[in-house]
Amino acid sequence: MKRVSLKDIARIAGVSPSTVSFVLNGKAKQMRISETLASKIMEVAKKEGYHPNPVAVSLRTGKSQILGLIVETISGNFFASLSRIIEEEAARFGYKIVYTSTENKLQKGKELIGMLAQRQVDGYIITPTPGMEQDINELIADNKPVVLMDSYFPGIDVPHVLVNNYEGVKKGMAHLIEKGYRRIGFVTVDLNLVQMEERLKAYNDTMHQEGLTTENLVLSLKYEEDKEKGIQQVTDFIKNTPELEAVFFATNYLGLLGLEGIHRLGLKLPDDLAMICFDDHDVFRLYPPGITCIQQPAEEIARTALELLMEQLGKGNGIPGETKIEISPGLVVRGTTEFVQKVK
Amino acid sequence: MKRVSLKDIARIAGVSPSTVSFVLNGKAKQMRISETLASKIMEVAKKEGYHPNPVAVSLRTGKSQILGLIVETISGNFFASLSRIIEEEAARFGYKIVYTSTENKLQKGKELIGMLAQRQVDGYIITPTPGMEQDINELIADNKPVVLMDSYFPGIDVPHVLVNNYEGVKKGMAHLIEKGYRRIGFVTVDLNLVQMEERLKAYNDTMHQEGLTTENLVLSLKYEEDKEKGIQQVTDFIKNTPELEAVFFATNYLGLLGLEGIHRLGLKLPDDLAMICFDDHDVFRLYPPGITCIQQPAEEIARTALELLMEQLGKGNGIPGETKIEISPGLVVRGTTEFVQKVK
DNA sequence: CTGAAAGCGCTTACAG
DNA sequence: CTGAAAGCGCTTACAG
Repeated sequence: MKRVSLKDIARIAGVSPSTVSFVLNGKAKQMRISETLASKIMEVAKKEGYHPNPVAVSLRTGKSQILGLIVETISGNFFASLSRIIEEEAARFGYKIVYTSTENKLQKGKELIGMLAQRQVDGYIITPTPGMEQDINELIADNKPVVLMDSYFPGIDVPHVLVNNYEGVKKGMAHLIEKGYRRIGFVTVDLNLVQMEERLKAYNDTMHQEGLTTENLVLSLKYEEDKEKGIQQVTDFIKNTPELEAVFFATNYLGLLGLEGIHRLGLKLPDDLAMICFDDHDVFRLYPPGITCIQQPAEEIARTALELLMEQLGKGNGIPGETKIEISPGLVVRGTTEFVQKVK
Repeated sequence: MKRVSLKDIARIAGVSPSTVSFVLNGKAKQMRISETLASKIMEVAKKEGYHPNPVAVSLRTGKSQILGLIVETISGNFFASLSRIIEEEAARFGYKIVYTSTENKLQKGKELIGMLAQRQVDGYIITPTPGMEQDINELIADNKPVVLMDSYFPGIDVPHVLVNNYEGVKKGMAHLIEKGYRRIGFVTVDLNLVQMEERLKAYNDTMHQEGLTTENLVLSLKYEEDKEKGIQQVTDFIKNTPELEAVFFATNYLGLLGLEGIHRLGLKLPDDLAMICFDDHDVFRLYPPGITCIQQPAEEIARTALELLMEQLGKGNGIPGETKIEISPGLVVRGTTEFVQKVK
């Protein structure tokens, strides 16, 4: 059961290790090795079931053929989709993925980057959280290939791909307005990230354009707060906001908290309250009708992020110079029932 | 930005690389290196920010300090919980985890094991699917540490940990019976695995003990079938089974299909139909009342699996000889409403 | 108590 | 066209 090494193949084929290495790495003609010899070596390698030891290759070349992926949480469906696509696409370029997640801990990002650096990953795809600016700057200073996903830092010039957040919330708001909703609340999180700002701005802009007030209609939760506390705050918000007709949740996680709160209050969707949520989570498909989602095109985001990274790794085939890519979100109305016009 | 190597530390500290290596690996006194020298070396290493290159260590020692985890699907919540715990626990022993999933493809397991072998993982935690017997046998023949989780192969003598499936279904059935349900359907999947057999057996046993018929009450779906088709079959089953009062779904995934079907039929839980499901999925917490779950203690399973593996890696501290561990499941009734006694 | 040396399995200039 | 040799960064017998 001993692994066969390159040396073994060389011995069996009766040539030197270098020759085997050249052949197996497709440098046969470049090194002007005869076709006969080359194919003989290939054959021996195949017959012996030879696979190069990636650890040795990595040590020697300094390349690991591994990409580091840092997401917020592995368990979320949006990130699971992203991961799956990225893994698939990366495989086509001969790269593996190492997953890590910050698990909503603001401070954990730093360690993770360090950990991946130690593991000698060849590039990074990162969903940034506040506080990571420093580390990302270091990676760039170090000439490491980096792509940001889902968000970015305005001050840092690094390729990034994300959904068009402003457009997404605009779409959702337009939908609510069209259905006749006026008293629309907005639940967000106190995360200092561009995408959250964009979403809130789109909400405010819409409300103001429609001549509606936003006073006392915006709830901002703490990011690292525990779940139960979040549910409580959302519940109170819904209960204590007079005449509330609809709530826009700025992230999927907030939507989950909101839904739980709505259940606890015994409210019926969408008759008592309409609900709309950014970040489609696959489970929304299972919820009762009356929920609308702004769907992030996970596949496209993932694919694009990987392309941007491959570009930096010299394996790309286009998108030169581009550094910011925004993708249009979709709007999904769950179930057959559309929002019900409120009649008070 | 160049990484410092062990050699650099040796040069700076004015000693040989071997000495540095011994000190940093805690073999200072074993090698009878003076405390003064040792602490001086430690200091230099810290000051220079030295971290050993894991790739080099791995090549030299043949150990990677990486464990391979093969689950069915990374996106599922049950597996996400497992992964998280395993990662945490493994870290305490100095191990990293590489995740892979079969994504419900029966045949993919083989490739994955091969892939992990190439990456030189030091041990395996595997959620087995049919067809993996061969590969698992090879690992054992190869003396690789292996632990199975969530299921096992009766013929193969390898440590495994799983929930007590029979007990779980028994509990759930007892609950239904107690609430007055009699016409209880069972939806399972045609997977040739012990845990599915145990679950079905518990259902059958209960029904027979209660003097109830199971005729036409069991639906078995194909494992690799697509989602939509599964939903259709469950929907038909519910529609075409006269007087059906409750349905027991043997896995979480089946439960999701069932719930979707129930929505489509416009049925109300639990008034029209009661639903109970094995494998707690966190999202059930968000469903309307009337659903009951047999909850797999993911934490305990994960922790135990890792302990069993550490045992094999010589880092354990107990559980000697034990090879099969069954953990009792919990029963969770969602919401305030219990099952409603049927009155026809 | 400490150092010189071999070797893990590869790749790649360099020399023929 | 092909081989001998160095070296990636470590660990560990072995010799002092």
